[in-house]
Amino acid sequence: MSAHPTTSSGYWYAADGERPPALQVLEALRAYRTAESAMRLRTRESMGMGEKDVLALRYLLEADRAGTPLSPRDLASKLGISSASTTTLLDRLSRSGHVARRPHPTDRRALVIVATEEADCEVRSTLGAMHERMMRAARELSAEEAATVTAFLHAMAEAVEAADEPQLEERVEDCRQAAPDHGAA
Amino acid sequence: MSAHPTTSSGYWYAADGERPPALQVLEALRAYRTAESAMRLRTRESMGMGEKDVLALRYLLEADRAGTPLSPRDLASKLGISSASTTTLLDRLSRSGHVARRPHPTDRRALVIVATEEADCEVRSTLGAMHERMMRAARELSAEEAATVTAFLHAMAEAVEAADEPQLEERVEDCRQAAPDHGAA
DNA sequence: CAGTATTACTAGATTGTCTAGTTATCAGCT
DNA sequence: AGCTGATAACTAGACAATCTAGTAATACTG
Repeated sequence: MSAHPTTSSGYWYAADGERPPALQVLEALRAYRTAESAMRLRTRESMGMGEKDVLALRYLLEADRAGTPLSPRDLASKLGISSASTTTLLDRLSRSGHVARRPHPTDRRALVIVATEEADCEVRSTLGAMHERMMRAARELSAEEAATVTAFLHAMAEAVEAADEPQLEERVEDCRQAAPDHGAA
Repeated sequence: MSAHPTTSSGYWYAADGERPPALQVLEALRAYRTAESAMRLRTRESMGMGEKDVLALRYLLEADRAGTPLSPRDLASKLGISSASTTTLLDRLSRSGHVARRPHPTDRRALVIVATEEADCEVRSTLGAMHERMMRAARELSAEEAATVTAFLHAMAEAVEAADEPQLEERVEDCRQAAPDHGAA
């Protein structure tokens, strides 16, 4: 950062005490992220489940609606957990009555997981009002504003996705040389 | 949803095959969220830590920079974990050389947690390039566009934060009455 | 029809979290 | 000053969710 005094930090945008708009945007993005993860925690607690369980339920309901039901295998890969964990996750959700295991119509090894009506109600009633509020806010944007916001969010997703970085060790080494004093070690 | 045919879903915005802008915006928001959580996972794995550990490090570095160091207590409340978990978290981070426990200047019961130079380097080198990309994208917005995006993100955060809902049981009950057939049970 | 791949599950170990209780220190009251 | 209750960090023991490795049943392929 300190090597780029003309670009990102180190000066004031002073007259009216405001920070540069780009910073405000990123700050707002972070605020949203924080609010969102707090909401996730509330949801998690309100339904008495772990985070993966809630996420799994979301995927299942989505797939149900789209008419393309999921197998345990699909779920495992979407959630990024192992097949073993998926089994126990399904045990949990099944015991709590949120999902049911159905035989796959053609493959007798496989299963199809469906969310129960109760789970659908629970999720809808927990998240529905929030979705409504978000939709209302989104609809208040003009077409041009919506395009701006959409483009920005896509740019952010792209910025976050790029992953062609050197190995950790090298990067840390570079940094150590660049900043030889910090007073912490 | 199906009870509001004029507002949210159920018609086409047809001529050029596009969905309504509000939907596109929310979809972009979800895409960003997905990309971000994938990034978090990569970070987590690249540094060989749990999610809470990475988050704790972020808070610590932020606090360090702001000149307001954190106590284990502060950290526990920011992370939403217990004091006991905080102790073991600090044991982990301390053993791996990312943080150090320092005596509090005035309160001899308390500690001050500082991130080591190495942790600073590691986080900076892992997330620095990404921040740069995000900043670059944000700076490409005009002042008005930035204002639009900022306002939208604040509205979203607000939409997600509102939490004055009835108890879970009642909501589920309402829903069950409203949608008596779904074929899952 | 035989051999390999795939699906879901089981067993045992590891990890991160929690609650409850301990010790040292601080701040207020008499 | 000398108690007394509150607070900070830590310790012990238990629990929940995950992982790896391996098993049984079923599907595909030559």
